[in-house]
Amino acid sequence: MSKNKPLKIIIDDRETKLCSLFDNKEDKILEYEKERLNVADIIVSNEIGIERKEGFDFVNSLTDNRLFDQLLRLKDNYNIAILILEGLNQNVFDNIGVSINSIYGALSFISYKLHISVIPTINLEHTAIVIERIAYREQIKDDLPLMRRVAPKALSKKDRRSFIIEGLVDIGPKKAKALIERFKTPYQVFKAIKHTEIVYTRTNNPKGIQGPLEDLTGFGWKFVEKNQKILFGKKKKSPQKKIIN
Amino acid sequence: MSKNKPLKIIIDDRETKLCSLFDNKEDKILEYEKERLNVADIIVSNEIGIERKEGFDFVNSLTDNRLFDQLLRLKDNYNIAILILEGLNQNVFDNIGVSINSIYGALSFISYKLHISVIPTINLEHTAIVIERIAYREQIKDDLPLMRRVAPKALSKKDRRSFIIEGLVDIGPKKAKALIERFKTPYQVFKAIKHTEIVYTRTNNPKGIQGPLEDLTGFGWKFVEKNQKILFGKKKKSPQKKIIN
DNA sequence: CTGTAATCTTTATGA
DNA sequence: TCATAAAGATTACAG
Repeated sequence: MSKNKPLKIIIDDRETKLCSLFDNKEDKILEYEKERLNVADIIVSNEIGIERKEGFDFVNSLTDNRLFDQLLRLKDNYNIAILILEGLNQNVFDNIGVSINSIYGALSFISYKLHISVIPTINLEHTAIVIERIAYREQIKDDLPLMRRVAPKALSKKDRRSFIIEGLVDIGPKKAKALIERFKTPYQVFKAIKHTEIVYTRTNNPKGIQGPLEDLTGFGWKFVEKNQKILFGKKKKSPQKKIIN
Repeated sequence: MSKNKPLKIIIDDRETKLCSLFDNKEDKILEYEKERLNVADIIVSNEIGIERKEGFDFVNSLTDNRLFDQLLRLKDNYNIAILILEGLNQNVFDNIGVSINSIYGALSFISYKLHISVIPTINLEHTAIVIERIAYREQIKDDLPLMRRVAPKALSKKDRRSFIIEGLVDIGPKKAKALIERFKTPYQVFKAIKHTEIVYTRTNNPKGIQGPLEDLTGFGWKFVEKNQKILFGKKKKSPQKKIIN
């Protein structure tokens, strides 16, 4: 069907099993180049980056945050990000410290929310076939050249702003979003925290807050105290400072 | 865990095995409605249509054009089309009249060209879990905008300050540390960035920086420009502002 | 990612 | 008004 022009791909040099499999293949319809890759395991074109994960490794990489780090970077660097999930069988689910819900939750999220193309295979040989089919489609059928590509930065400005704010203590995505929506920029957020004061009862017990943050819900005196200490190095409190009745 | 509001989905009435599985489940966190569906097997929302295919059926439907017909119609009718591929194991590849290449070629095509989200499972129970997870995310957890970074276990105050600073663009641990050492608190760092100005050549090209950051190494006009935009929402530059020769 | 524990804010209640 | 308790929401952490 095809020309005898060989398909060319780049494989990360740590993928030794995959490399030796290609070495031992009879048909030399695919040539690979070993290289230390930072963001993908296999590169098929400048548009397509492939991550290969064995089932067991997929599950384990959920625990540390390796999995999403890798996949998000893959997505940032290639228009088409593909995850080849190899050997997802019963063994993968046995004797592991991760719930089935977590595994399939992650898999669903990756596939239909992150828009990373998941392709399951049952073993390494089949993985090689998938890679070959993709290379064939891209390089012969669609005639795209193989080139390295430079990393475009990926986080949107709004996301990055929330990202900075999440460095604060006792803050997660929810509160971070609320703060940016209200104050627009991180600097304004910090200024708002700076200018918020803790109000005390007559007996010097913390009661609430007063200032820019007071009309937002979810931010109390504990939050203000902790973060003022981190952000500005503020001392505990000036005794008998603000008294309300 | 979550709300006790039950998740609601619609299942095609011909999916008898799936229905009875849900009937027999202990937890009633998911309610389904039987209905004769034309284009999908399971509907989770107006946006999401799911097609469920057992491995053997998947392979067989390659020969006639049933599979692609179904999937294309699924894609036409739902913004998000999901294919749950159930039980793709070795048995599927034995004694069938379709080459492995064809199977994986089709699977790759569906996944990364057709942009249909493929989610593999190993059996019907796991398929049910996937459906449940998707319904859960769509109907309850729908409002999570961005992924969050995880802060290391226990952070000293100084480390936490560096961690906040690392949210800036073009900055890593080393520069973050340098900034904190010099300016002590994140707020002082942000103020320093705010008060640093970019100096331009006669021809209005950025040349360097002037202000609190100028005597630190590793911080140039690119850094200042990018982060002023992120932190304060500053505009590009006022033309003909500062000229040096 | 999920599920559970810990923490914080806010509302309710009684002194 | 203040203090405490209960309820609701969010974050932290482990798996």
